[in-house]
Amino acid sequence: MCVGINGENGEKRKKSGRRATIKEVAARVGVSAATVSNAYNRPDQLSVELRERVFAAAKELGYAGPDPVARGLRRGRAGAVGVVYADPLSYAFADPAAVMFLEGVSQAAEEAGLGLLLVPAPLREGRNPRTVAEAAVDGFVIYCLAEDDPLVDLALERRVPLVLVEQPPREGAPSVETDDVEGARAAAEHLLGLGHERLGVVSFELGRDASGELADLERQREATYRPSRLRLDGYRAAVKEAGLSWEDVPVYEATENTPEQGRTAAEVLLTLERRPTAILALSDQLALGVFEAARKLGLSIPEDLSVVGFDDVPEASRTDPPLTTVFQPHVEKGLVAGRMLVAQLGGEEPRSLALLPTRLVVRGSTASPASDR
Amino acid sequence: MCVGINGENGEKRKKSGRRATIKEVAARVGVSAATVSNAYNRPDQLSVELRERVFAAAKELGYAGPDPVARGLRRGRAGAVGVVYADPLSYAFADPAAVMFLEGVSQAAEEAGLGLLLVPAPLREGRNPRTVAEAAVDGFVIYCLAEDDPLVDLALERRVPLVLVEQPPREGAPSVETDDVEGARAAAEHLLGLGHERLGVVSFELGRDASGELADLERQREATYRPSRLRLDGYRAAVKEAGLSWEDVPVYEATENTPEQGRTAAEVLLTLERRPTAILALSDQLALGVFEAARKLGLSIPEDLSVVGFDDVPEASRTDPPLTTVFQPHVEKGLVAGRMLVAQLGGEEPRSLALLPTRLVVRGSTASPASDR
DNA sequence: ACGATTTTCTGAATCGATTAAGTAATGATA
DNA sequence: TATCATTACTTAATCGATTCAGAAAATCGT
Repeated sequence: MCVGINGENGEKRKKSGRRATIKEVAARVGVSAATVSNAYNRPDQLSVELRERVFAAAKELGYAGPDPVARGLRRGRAGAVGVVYADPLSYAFADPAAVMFLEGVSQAAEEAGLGLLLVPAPLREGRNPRTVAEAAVDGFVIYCLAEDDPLVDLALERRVPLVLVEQPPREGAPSVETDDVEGARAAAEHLLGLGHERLGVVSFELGRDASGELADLERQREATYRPSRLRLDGYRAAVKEAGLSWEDVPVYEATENTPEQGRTAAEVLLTLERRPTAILALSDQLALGVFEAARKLGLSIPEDLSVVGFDDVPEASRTDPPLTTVFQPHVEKGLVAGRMLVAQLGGEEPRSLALLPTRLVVRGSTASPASDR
Repeated sequence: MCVGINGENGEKRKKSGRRATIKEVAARVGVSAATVSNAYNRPDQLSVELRERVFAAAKELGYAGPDPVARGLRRGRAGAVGVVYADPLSYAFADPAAVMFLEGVSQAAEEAGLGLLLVPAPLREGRNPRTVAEAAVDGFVIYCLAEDDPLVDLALERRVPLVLVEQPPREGAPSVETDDVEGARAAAEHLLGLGHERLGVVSFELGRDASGELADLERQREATYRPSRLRLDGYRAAVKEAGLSWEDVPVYEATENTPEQGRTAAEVLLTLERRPTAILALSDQLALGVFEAARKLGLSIPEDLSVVGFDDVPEASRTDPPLTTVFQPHVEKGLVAGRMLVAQLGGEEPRSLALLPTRLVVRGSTASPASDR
């Protein structure tokens, strides 16, 4: 099964024997270490002939170029940006929206020749709380943490450039936000415009201690996850403008942003005595769960129940019927966040806020309520 | 909009003024640098009282603990593992299967107190080919590269521990593989057992130069993406055992592993004169596209067309009808790969291969062909 | 052919920490 | 009281590179 490599220069190239250093290469060629360094970093500083001898010697010794860590120390840069996200990864990136965001950051990092380090936030007890302090990075993109998460302060304490995503800006740490309020308002207005008067909301976590039950007004107001609060704000504004009472709109707070939780939430909402004719979900992931619940309860979408999501992930256009949802530019958000960080690394004064637009995408999951037709 | 932090110790704590070093802290307290280092790394080496004075001074100076890069150099470890994947991220991680894999690696890294660095493989021209050489990591997990990708050799040249995923083992670089052959065989046998005699296959890339057309036997044999080759091998074995001719089974090679490409592929297969009654997709992502194509062509699943996927991603159980597919333990695969790498970092002799099982999951997207009923 | 450039390479300081080995003080033991 | 451990810290070497200020050699202009 094992396909061996036949040992071109298998001399002393052991399994993973100590790696050669710049000094050894220098000695082999008979030049100074500075020259070897120049061979890699400033080719114009030496003759082509010598440069080639250096590379030849490097190859012989199995030297694969300057050690990134040592170079990082000397240059004063780690060569990577960190993305801090709510651990575990499966929660954080189970949502395609998050993956798209990461794609944007990754692209920005690559543009700048930087690596991308994943830094899980130690949400639970017993996990290493020092990940942020010990990550070898030049700056952080902080993604989707609660506003009161101590990690933000920890990151700030490292005196390293920061970009906050979906959080209010802080001194020296600019933010990238989405126009959640408008997006949510448009979603709710759409439903209200279709004639729905009994709405229900499926929210993901409002705070770090989400419990999986209906959230009262108090709880809604105190939401520390900014997207939750802003989206609820948008819904509420539309409901009030339509002359309806927001107090009558049940808001179920799920414990995670997954279809499973969306389903649980929808099952609760749809068995309320005053059953909603339309459900607003704070994310497409949750909306997918609403579809499942509806199917299970024998409600057809959009005839018996209208559903609006949020995010416009690829799957939203593949559901049956396709999901009406609120688009936001996820990749661009990551790109902007990444570039704002890179700009700071370059010494630029950070602007304080980038606000990205949202847009309602009407598909097949919404229609006028049955009684209207 | 900007919420300022009111300057507790705003003294000389400038925007992101040069960070303090261990020396400055030492000077402030009036001890040696070694003592400060010990305060952080070996608390038993100094009195609690002094340790607290050190931390107090650190706080005053805004010293957030030892610089990870310097520490990494001194300790001879970068403190991170790299995951090399086929760039761009959106391709690599658009598939939930890949995200789950990453989740596993991340978990293994965290167990070992290591960070996780994303290292995009420079597939296209004009991208930095040195990412692998310049990444500050202690080892690599190489995910889903073609067997002939030069990057594997580049990584090997760095003389750091490696784990290959879905690739044949090499000397000193163990592999983690899935039992693709058996999984694929089971999938094909399932269809054949249902009475299907006209099969079609939707494959993702066979080699790095995928073109988006039917792949002849030659092309199939030469496949350098191992999962593609093994899965085709499994299908073929089952077809031959059933006494059918593999040459008659059209294999469409998509250019990427996305639903869009799956749809394109299926449109081609389903308009062939000898139209397949069942389609085997090499991934669930592709299978999703087959669903779309079928819907567009007015074929209903499973009555007019049976579909089997591969991977068993969460969405597979949410499609209508739910997708019959081949399960494989993605998270575990990542976990195993990560742990194998960590074991090597700890000086253990790597075992050469871990083979993970697959399992057919029969859902609603497969049935006997219409003529049989 | 001579000073002025340019090219090519070297010496040595430095980045910010860790750690083995050593010293001084204190306490315990015989 | 002399001896042996401990405790609490310091000294100094080291990790592997980069970079600036020269030095030596080669090239140039006139």
